[in-house]
Amino acid sequence: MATFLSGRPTPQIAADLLGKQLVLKTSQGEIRAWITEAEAYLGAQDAGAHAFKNHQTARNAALWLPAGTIYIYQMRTQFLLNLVTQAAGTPECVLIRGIEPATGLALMQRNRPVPLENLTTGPGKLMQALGLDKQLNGTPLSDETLALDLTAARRPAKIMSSARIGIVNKATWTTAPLRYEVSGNPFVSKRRKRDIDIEHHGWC
DNA sequence: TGGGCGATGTTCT
DNA sequence: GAACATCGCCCAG
Repeated sequence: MATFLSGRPTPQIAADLLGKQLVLKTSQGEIRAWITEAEAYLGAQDAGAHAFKNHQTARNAALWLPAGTIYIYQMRTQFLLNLVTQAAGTPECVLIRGIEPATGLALMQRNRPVPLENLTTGPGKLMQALGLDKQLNGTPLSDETLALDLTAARRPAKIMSSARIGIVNKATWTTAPLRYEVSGNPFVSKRRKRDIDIEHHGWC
Protein backbone atom coordinates (compact mmCIF):
# COMPACT_ATOMS: atom_id res chain seq x y z
CA MET A 1 0.00 0.00 0.00
CA ALA A 2 2.72 2.43 0.98
CA THR A 3 4.55 1.38 -2.19
CA PHE A 4 1.54 2.33 -4.31
CA LEU A 5 1.44 5.73 -2.61
CA SER A 6 5.03 6.65 -3.46
CA GLY A 7 7.82 6.15 -5.96
CA ARG A 8 6.46 8.49 -8.64
CA PRO A 9 5.25 12.06 -8.99
CA THR A 10 2.29 13.05 -6.80
CA PRO A 11 0.08 14.17 -9.76
CA GLN A 12 0.46 10.68 -11.24
CA ILE A 13 -0.42 9.11 -7.89
CA ALA A 14 -3.54 11.31 -7.72
CA ALA A 15 -4.64 10.11 -11.17
CA ASP A 16 -3.84 6.48 -10.29
CA LEU A 17 -6.01 6.70 -7.15
CA LEU A 18 -9.15 7.11 -9.28
CA GLY A 19 -11.03 3.80 -9.18
CA LYS A 20 -9.07 2.46 -6.18
CA GLN A 21 -11.23 1.41 -3.24
CA LEU A 22 -11.23 3.04 0.20
CA VAL A 23 -12.04 0.60 3.01
CA LEU A 24 -13.18 1.84 6.43
CA LYS A 25 -13.70 -0.44 9.44
CA THR A 26 -16.23 0.92 11.93
CA SER A 27 -17.97 -0.54 14.96
CA GLN A 28 -21.17 -0.53 12.86
CA GLY A 29 -19.61 -2.45 9.95
CA GLU A 30 -17.45 -1.97 6.89
CA ILE A 31 -17.70 0.78 4.31
CA ARG A 32 -16.17 0.50 0.83
CA ALA A 33 -16.14 3.22 -1.82
CA TRP A 34 -14.32 3.91 -5.08
CA ILE A 35 -12.33 7.14 -5.37
CA THR A 36 -13.78 9.35 -8.13
CA GLU A 37 -12.00 12.69 -7.66
CA ALA A 38 -8.60 13.70 -6.23
CA GLU A 39 -6.27 16.71 -6.21
CA ALA A 40 -2.44 16.78 -5.99
CA TYR A 41 -0.69 19.21 -3.61
CA LEU A 42 3.02 19.59 -4.32
CA GLY A 43 4.58 20.60 -1.04
CA ALA A 44 7.10 23.38 -0.49
CA GLN A 45 6.97 24.74 -4.06
CA ASP A 46 3.12 24.78 -4.31
CA ALA A 47 1.54 28.11 -3.29
CA GLY A 48 -1.81 26.33 -2.87
CA ALA A 49 -0.47 23.74 -0.45
CA HIS A 50 -0.40 23.82 3.35
CA ALA A 51 3.31 22.87 3.19
CA PHE A 52 4.22 25.86 0.97
CA LYS A 53 7.76 27.08 1.72
CA ASN A 54 8.16 24.12 4.08
CA HIS A 55 6.20 25.98 6.70
CA GLN A 56 5.53 23.37 9.37
CA THR A 57 2.92 23.87 12.10
CA ALA A 58 1.05 21.72 14.57
CA ARG A 59 -1.85 21.43 12.14
CA ASN A 60 0.07 20.24 9.07
CA ALA A 61 2.86 18.21 10.74
CA ALA A 62 1.48 14.92 9.33
CA LEU A 63 2.55 16.01 5.83
CA TRP A 64 6.21 15.40 6.75
CA LEU A 65 5.53 11.76 7.71
CA PRO A 66 6.04 8.91 5.20
CA ALA A 67 3.81 8.02 2.23
CA GLY A 68 0.63 6.30 3.37
CA THR A 69 0.14 8.65 6.34
CA ILE A 70 -3.37 10.08 6.71
CA TYR A 71 -3.58 13.90 6.88
CA ILE A 72 -6.94 15.24 8.05
CA TYR A 73 -7.61 18.88 8.88
CA GLN A 74 -10.69 20.94 9.61
CA MET A 75 -12.05 23.57 7.23
CA ARG A 76 -14.81 25.55 8.95
CA THR A 77 -17.22 22.82 10.08
CA GLN A 78 -15.89 20.16 7.69
CA PHE A 79 -13.06 17.63 7.84
CA LEU A 80 -10.96 16.97 4.71
CA LEU A 81 -9.09 13.75 3.91
CA ASN A 82 -5.60 13.68 2.38
CA LEU A 83 -3.02 10.91 1.83
CA VAL A 84 0.71 11.65 2.06
CA THR A 85 2.47 10.55 -1.14
CA GLN A 86 6.25 10.91 -0.74
CA ALA A 87 9.06 9.88 1.59
CA ALA A 88 9.26 11.37 5.08
CA GLY A 89 10.43 14.98 4.86
CA THR A 90 8.79 15.64 1.46
CA PRO A 91 5.37 17.12 2.35
CA GLU A 92 3.27 16.25 -0.71
CA CYS A 93 -0.26 14.82 -0.58
CA VAL A 94 -3.47 14.00 -2.45
CA LEU A 95 -6.85 15.42 -1.34
CA ILE A 96 -9.75 12.98 -1.75
CA ARG A 97 -12.72 15.00 -3.10
CA GLY A 98 -15.24 12.39 -4.26
CA ILE A 99 -16.11 8.71 -3.67
CA GLU A 100 -18.74 6.34 -5.11
CA PRO A 101 -20.34 4.09 -2.45
CA ALA A 102 -19.73 0.36 -3.02
CA THR A 103 -20.77 -1.34 0.22
CA GLY A 104 -22.06 -0.01 3.53
CA LEU A 105 -24.37 2.45 1.80
CA ALA A 106 -27.00 2.25 4.56
CA LEU A 107 -24.36 3.15 7.13
CA MET A 108 -23.21 6.13 5.07
CA GLN A 109 -26.79 7.38 4.70
CA ARG A 110 -27.27 7.07 8.45
CA ASN A 111 -24.15 9.21 9.00
CA ARG A 112 -25.33 11.77 6.43
CA PRO A 113 -29.09 11.59 5.75
CA VAL A 114 -29.39 13.23 2.32
CA PRO A 115 -30.36 11.88 -1.12
CA LEU A 116 -27.78 9.55 -2.68
CA GLU A 117 -26.83 12.05 -5.39
CA ASN A 118 -25.69 14.48 -2.68
CA LEU A 119 -24.12 11.93 -0.31
CA THR A 120 -20.40 11.96 -1.19
CA THR A 121 -19.98 14.64 -3.91
CA GLY A 122 -17.38 16.77 -2.13
CA PRO A 123 -14.49 16.49 0.34
CA GLY A 124 -16.46 17.54 3.45
CA LYS A 125 -19.54 15.54 2.45
CA LEU A 126 -17.67 12.27 2.02
CA MET A 127 -16.08 12.61 5.47
CA GLN A 128 -19.55 13.10 6.99
CA ALA A 129 -20.77 10.00 5.15
CA LEU A 130 -17.79 7.99 6.43
CA GLY A 131 -18.40 9.32 9.94
CA LEU A 132 -14.77 10.45 10.32
CA ASP A 133 -13.28 13.38 12.22
CA LYS A 134 -9.58 14.19 12.63
CA GLN A 135 -8.83 11.28 14.98
CA LEU A 136 -6.92 9.45 12.24
CA ASN A 137 -4.75 12.49 11.43
CA GLY A 138 -1.07 11.51 11.50
CA THR A 139 -1.73 7.76 11.57
CA PRO A 140 -0.79 5.38 8.75
CA LEU A 141 -3.35 3.69 6.51
CA SER A 142 -4.23 0.43 8.26
CA ASP A 143 -6.54 -2.55 7.81
CA GLU A 144 -7.83 -1.85 11.33
CA THR A 145 -9.09 1.63 10.42
CA LEU A 146 -8.87 3.20 6.96
CA ALA A 147 -7.11 1.43 4.08
CA LEU A 148 -6.84 1.21 0.31
CA ASP A 149 -7.86 -2.01 -1.46
CA LEU A 150 -5.97 -2.05 -4.76
CA THR A 151 -7.45 -5.41 -5.82
CA ALA A 152 -11.06 -4.17 -5.77
CA ALA A 153 -10.28 -1.34 -8.19
CA ARG A 154 -12.37 -0.24 -11.17
CA ARG A 155 -10.90 1.34 -14.28
CA PRO A 156 -12.03 4.83 -15.36
CA ALA A 157 -13.07 4.99 -19.01
CA LYS A 158 -11.61 8.50 -19.16
CA ILE A 159 -9.76 10.71 -16.68
CA MET A 160 -10.26 14.47 -16.87
CA SER A 161 -7.90 17.01 -15.30
CA SER A 162 -8.65 20.63 -14.42
CA ALA A 163 -7.68 23.43 -12.04
CA ARG A 164 -8.01 22.69 -8.34
CA ILE A 165 -11.10 23.95 -6.51
CA GLY A 166 -10.73 26.97 -4.23
CA ILE A 167 -7.14 27.94 -5.13
CA VAL A 168 -7.30 31.67 -5.95
CA ASN A 169 -4.62 34.36 -6.40
CA LYS A 170 -1.77 31.82 -6.41
CA ALA A 171 -0.22 32.69 -9.79
CA THR A 172 0.31 29.63 -12.01
CA TRP A 173 -0.74 27.31 -9.18
CA THR A 174 -4.31 28.65 -9.48
CA THR A 175 -4.69 27.19 -12.98
CA ALA A 176 -2.34 24.19 -12.77
CA PRO A 177 -4.34 21.08 -13.88
CA LEU A 178 -3.77 19.11 -10.66
CA ARG A 179 -7.39 18.00 -10.13
CA TYR A 180 -8.32 14.59 -11.55
CA GLU A 181 -11.80 13.09 -11.92
CA VAL A 182 -13.50 10.08 -13.45
CA SER A 183 -15.22 11.65 -16.46
CA GLY A 184 -19.01 11.21 -16.28
CA ASN A 185 -19.07 9.76 -12.75
CA PRO A 186 -21.95 11.28 -10.71
CA PHE A 187 -20.04 11.27 -7.37
CA VAL A 188 -17.75 14.20 -8.25
CA SER A 189 -18.02 17.70 -6.75
CA LYS A 190 -19.67 20.40 -8.88
CA ARG A 191 -20.74 17.82 -11.46
CA ARG A 192 -23.47 19.09 -13.80
CA LYS A 193 -26.36 16.70 -14.31
CA ARG A 194 -26.07 16.73 -18.08
CA ASP A 195 -22.44 15.52 -17.81
CA ILE A 196 -23.33 12.32 -15.92
CA ASP A 197 -22.84 8.95 -17.61
CA ILE A 198 -26.08 7.34 -16.36
CA GLU A 199 -25.28 3.88 -17.73
CA HIS A 200 -21.70 3.20 -16.61
CA HIS A 201 -20.84 6.09 -14.22
CA GLY A 202 -17.67 6.65 -16.25
CA TRP A 203 -16.16 3.19 -15.54
CA CYS A 204 -15.00 0.71 -18.20
C1' DT B 1 -29.47 24.82 -12.97
C1' DG B 2 -26.15 27.66 -11.22
C1' DG B 3 -24.40 31.84 -8.92
C1' DG B 4 -24.20 34.50 -4.59
C1' DC B 5 -23.62 34.63 0.22
C1' DG B 6 -23.84 33.67 5.22
C1' DA B 7 -22.57 30.41 8.94
C1' DT B 8 -18.95 28.40 10.91
C1' DG B 9 -14.02 26.40 13.66
C1' DT B 10 -9.22 26.74 13.68
C1' DT B 11 -4.99 28.48 12.73
C1' DC B 12 -1.73 31.92 12.10
C1' DT B 13 -0.07 36.91 11.77
C1' DG C 1 -8.50 40.15 12.99
C1' DA C 2 -7.96 37.94 8.56
C1' DA C 3 -7.90 33.89 5.86
C1' DC C 4 -9.43 29.97 4.44
C1' DA C 5 -8.33 22.96 -0.17
C1' DT C 6 -16.71 23.95 2.28
C1' DC C 7 -21.69 23.40 2.54
C1' DG C 8 -26.40 24.45 1.94
C1' DC C 9 -29.92 27.81 1.27
C1' DC C 10 -32.10 31.23 -1.54
C1' DC C 11 -33.50 33.28 -5.72
C1' DA C 12 -33.26 34.46 -10.67
C1' DG C 13 -34.25 32.82 -15.12
